[in-house]
Amino acid sequence: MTTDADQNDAARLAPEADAAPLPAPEQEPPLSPGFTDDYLLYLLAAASARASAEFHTLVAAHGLRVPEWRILACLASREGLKVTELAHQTLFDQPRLTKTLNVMERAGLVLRRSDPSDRRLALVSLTPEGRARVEPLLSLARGHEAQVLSRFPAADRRRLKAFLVALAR
Amino acid sequence: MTTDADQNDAARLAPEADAAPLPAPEQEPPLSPGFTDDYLLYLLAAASARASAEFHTLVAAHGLRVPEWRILACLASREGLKVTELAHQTLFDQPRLTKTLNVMERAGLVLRRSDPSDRRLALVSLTPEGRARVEPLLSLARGHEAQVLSRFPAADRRRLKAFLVALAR
DNA sequence: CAAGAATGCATGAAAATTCATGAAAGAAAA
DNA sequence: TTTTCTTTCATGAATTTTCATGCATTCTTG
Repeated sequence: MTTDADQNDAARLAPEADAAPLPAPEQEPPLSPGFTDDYLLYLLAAASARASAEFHTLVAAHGLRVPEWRILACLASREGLKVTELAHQTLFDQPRLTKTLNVMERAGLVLRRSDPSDRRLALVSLTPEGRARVEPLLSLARGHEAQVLSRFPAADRRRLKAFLVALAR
Repeated sequence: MTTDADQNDAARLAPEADAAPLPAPEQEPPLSPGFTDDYLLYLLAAASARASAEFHTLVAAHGLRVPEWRILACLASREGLKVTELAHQTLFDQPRLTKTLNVMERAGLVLRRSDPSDRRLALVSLTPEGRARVEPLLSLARGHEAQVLSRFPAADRRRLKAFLVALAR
């Protein structure tokens, strides 16, 4: 269903140091504590990858690839971005963005126009077609987000997002 | 310095709906609220990418590529993982992991041995060389993590990690 | 104004990644 | 036990991504 990362699940959540004299009836899961299990950067990557995987299936179902979705979603609120700005926003490096934009421009989703006041700049915007394609996904994204956040009490939702903003500097 | 994603920074943190009758003295940053600025999956991706970028320079400085670091870090605590398990842990899909393991095996960092009780399984472990290469990075990783987390009060650190674990399911 | 430096984006070749599929081993069914 | 199904990992071809660099434009400075 999802992209990947949802295969085995076996045992997880090994208890801390429980009772010492336990005869350990099962020898199957040797699960050690694991460096990564408590390492912030890993937890971030895992949370991002796993939480996004669900939504990415919706993106694919709408005929878009994930990088395209990201670009369209950024442009939906901020039109006329410079390529460099958009690259920063989308977390892509510039050559990658340029090449993805080429494809999307050919597909009629985005539009590049050169800034008359500085002809080095290429300002990127959505075409009507691009907007039409991204709009339904924006709704789905909000719905999916609400669903994911529904696991947390409202106060925690704000706190969580604040953490993430702080981590992104 | 870092991999990417540290270019312009201009303004960020647009205030919510502040005062309506603001004459908006500056017209420079047209920064709209921005869908992505409050979208959980984007905040996760951005936090992960930006926070990791710093550390990734250390990885590169130690002659490892990021995927290799991730694999070694997972194996550091959990030896003898099946390829599929390791793929799940590292958030890579299986073919990608297999190919990266090929390179790392040739480089003498990891070792694949086939499980005698089920010869389909390839159990992956660190070689002494692999362990020697990853160990200093594990220390650096802990240090870097501590530095990142130092921005937050101790109670929040636990809460943040708990959030992330919950998000990763 | 004419270098020279800097900035913004594009591009090409090499490398990595993806997707579908292959092959080997084990499990289940007949 | 022989088929058939399933699981696990590897692989190949096509696509993407990366890294360094090129080209055009603007900015700086003498």
